[in-house]
Amino acid sequence: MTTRGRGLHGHVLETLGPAITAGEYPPGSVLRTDELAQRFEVSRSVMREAVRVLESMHLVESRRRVGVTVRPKAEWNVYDPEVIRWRLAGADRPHQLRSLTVLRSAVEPVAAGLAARHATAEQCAELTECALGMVATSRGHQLEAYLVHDIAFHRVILCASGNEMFARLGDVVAEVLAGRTHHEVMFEDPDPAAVTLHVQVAEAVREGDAARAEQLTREITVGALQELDILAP
Amino acid sequence: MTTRGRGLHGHVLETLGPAITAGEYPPGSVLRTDELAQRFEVSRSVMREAVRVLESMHLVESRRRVGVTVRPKAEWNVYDPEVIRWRLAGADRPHQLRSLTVLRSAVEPVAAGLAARHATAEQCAELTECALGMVATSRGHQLEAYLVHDIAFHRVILCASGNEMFARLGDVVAEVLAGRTHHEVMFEDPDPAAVTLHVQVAEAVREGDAARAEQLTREITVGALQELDILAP
DNA sequence: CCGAACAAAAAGTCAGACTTATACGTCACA
DNA sequence: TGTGACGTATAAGTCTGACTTTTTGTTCGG
Repeated sequence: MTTRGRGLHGHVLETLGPAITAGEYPPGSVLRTDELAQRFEVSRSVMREAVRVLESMHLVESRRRVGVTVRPKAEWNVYDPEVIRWRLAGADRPHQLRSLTVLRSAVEPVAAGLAARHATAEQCAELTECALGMVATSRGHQLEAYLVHDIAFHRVILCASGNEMFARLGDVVAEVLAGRTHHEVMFEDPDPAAVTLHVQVAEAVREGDAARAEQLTREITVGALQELDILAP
Repeated sequence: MTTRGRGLHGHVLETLGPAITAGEYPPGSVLRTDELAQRFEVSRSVMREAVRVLESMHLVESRRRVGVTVRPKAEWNVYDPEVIRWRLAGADRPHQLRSLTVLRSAVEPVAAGLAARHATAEQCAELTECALGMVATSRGHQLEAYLVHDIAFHRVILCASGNEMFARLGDVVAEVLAGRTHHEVMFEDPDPAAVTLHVQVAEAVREGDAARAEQLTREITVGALQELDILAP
């Protein structure tokens, strides 16, 4: 089904984007607009719009007389949510998941520290609610319900940090957490220690204890990293 | 002059993008493709390509029967290099610079720690070279030359971390450092303590001392944050 | 062996006609 | 007066075909 309602060019993107990010067309590969238009059975105008979008993501480069060439992975806009989604849906999902988890481990502790300074009363309340929700669903194979609260918790932290760059990572973190629950191991209930840490982070933020919030969040992310190391040491 | 060689739609973007990110069109504003095409004296096809790109950056949303509506700031793809460039060139440059510096303070220490583990011999050599270059140009109003080495240094650290998400922040850090030198205060020579820290980070990475590399880099970024706090407490 | 002119290829641009979805106003009916 | 169905105007979406421009690679003359 994917994302529909974005017109024909959206449909083309949903096919071409994942194909490119999956490495189906190695860097340097040359595509031709007319040929692609034929393949996808769309007009050249529609195809051109799709190529423009891929170009803005730095996935390809369009040059006269040569065609649309695929750029090397190192130049891709890897922070583009679409690109992240495509890569997570593709073959190097594990690799992408690791990269994002490392990013989390860098960003979230600092975000938590800032949240302790800037969080509004409402945000503190939300945070506590999320933490309690996590506790309530942490046992008895309620993984989906737990995940919802977990995602909400981290989203609130990132938003409450007051930094727009951090706030926009909410979707990324959500993807990582969802990915861990759905596709990686996670047969059993969440680690009780992790649940406790979340509760304590909520406390620290509420009390405005930045250093403690940061340290506790660091422990959470260390745990997330360790999970990955167990999977692929 | 800007970025030329990207065709007409690129020219449109260079005008519309900065206008939108500068808040010239408040969220919810409605633009019409035909009207814009007339204003920029381009065909509708070209205008549509530009709109598609803005749409992929989540700056606008195009809906039938309504037009092209500007999305709220909170939904923008603030990690898109173009968006960052536009915002840095605009009115809320100070705000953007703060956000990015905070991001740096979260990412760079972790990146340095990883670099200490993963850096190749060649990367270590580059790092040392950069640090020496910084020392050599740290006195006598050679700000531009110093900046070049400073940027190169941080770029190597981010790349050597081995994390693609970190590596892609090289351009962002370059912008921040360049912005600080060019538009903010920086009449006098760089802080000698900061220069020393860079040399020590290079050492720590070379020796594979992750904890020390991380800690020293943290001190560098704390310094960068303090600079901003002095400017706007 | 090298440089300049030339030809071909592919993207880029434009104009116009047509299609489609949908917000909004209208009107009948409860 | 409120509510729902219906019709219409609007702006985006799509397609097509012709034309322009840039660039690569080849060929020819020095």
